[in-house]
Amino acid sequence: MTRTVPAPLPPDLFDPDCPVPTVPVLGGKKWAWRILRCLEGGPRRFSELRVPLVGITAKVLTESLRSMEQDGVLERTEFAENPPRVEYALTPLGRTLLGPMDAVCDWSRANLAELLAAREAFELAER
Amino acid sequence: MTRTVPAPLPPDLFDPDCPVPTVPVLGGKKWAWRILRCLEGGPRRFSELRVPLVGITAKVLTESLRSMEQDGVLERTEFAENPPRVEYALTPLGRTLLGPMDAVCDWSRANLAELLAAREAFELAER
DNA sequence: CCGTATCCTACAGGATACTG
DNA sequence: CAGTATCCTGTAGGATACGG
Repeated sequence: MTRTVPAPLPPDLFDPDCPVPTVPVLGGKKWAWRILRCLEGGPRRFSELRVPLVGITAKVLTESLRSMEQDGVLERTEFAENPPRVEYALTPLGRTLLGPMDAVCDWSRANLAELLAAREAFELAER
Repeated sequence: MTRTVPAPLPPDLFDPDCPVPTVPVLGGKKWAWRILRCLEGGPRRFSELRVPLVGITAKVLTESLRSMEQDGVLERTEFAENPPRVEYALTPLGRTLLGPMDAVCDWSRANLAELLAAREAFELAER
């Protein structure tokens, strides 16, 4: 009788048609998660978002917000005032993302030290 | 008395020195999460990984594996055989990543339809 | 205040060929 | 089998200037 080997990995383990890997909100965008976090406590204005998002340019913030709006995780509201006012708020869909996002953030906080230590050890081992 | 407004976002909401955003395993790498998933069931060989990771080149797979090894989430073991054999396996640290990863994947599965619908609605609204 | 319009750069990722 | 070595390209992201 042959020895039991682990099942080989199926070639179709990942659906090539699945658009999830390309969903920007899932990591493709540098700022998306932070923006989500900024909106956690309620709607925020464009200029308000620029404060904690240190270094972001208007162009990139606009692009990020548009992309997330397109994905339905946030909503853009323009008020017909002068000077103009625009508010961004999480949609219910966007709000459901906070849970998984927290899971990842918690992991980072809990394991950052170990990860950095691993990096150092790796560099030492290279010489 | 003034009306209560939401607290302004603090400028230091995100630590500029925090290396988490640059941690490749957290989304910066296109293939990292899939590789993690491939190793979930036990150690795998280089060529074995190439099967489900359709379209990945040897160079990119090597780079991804090295980067993840450096971060301490997987371990590379070289056997002194001929032909050569190399196995990649999750470390305990890497295994702790599976939980948060599942949370995100579950979210994707549960909300993909809604997200795609939002994209379509957005495109329609643009015209 | 809230963007848009250009231009530019860095780097992840890929194509192809070759090697211990 | 498990990679390196080159070369190349696409695009996210940034700098700067201007517009409604």
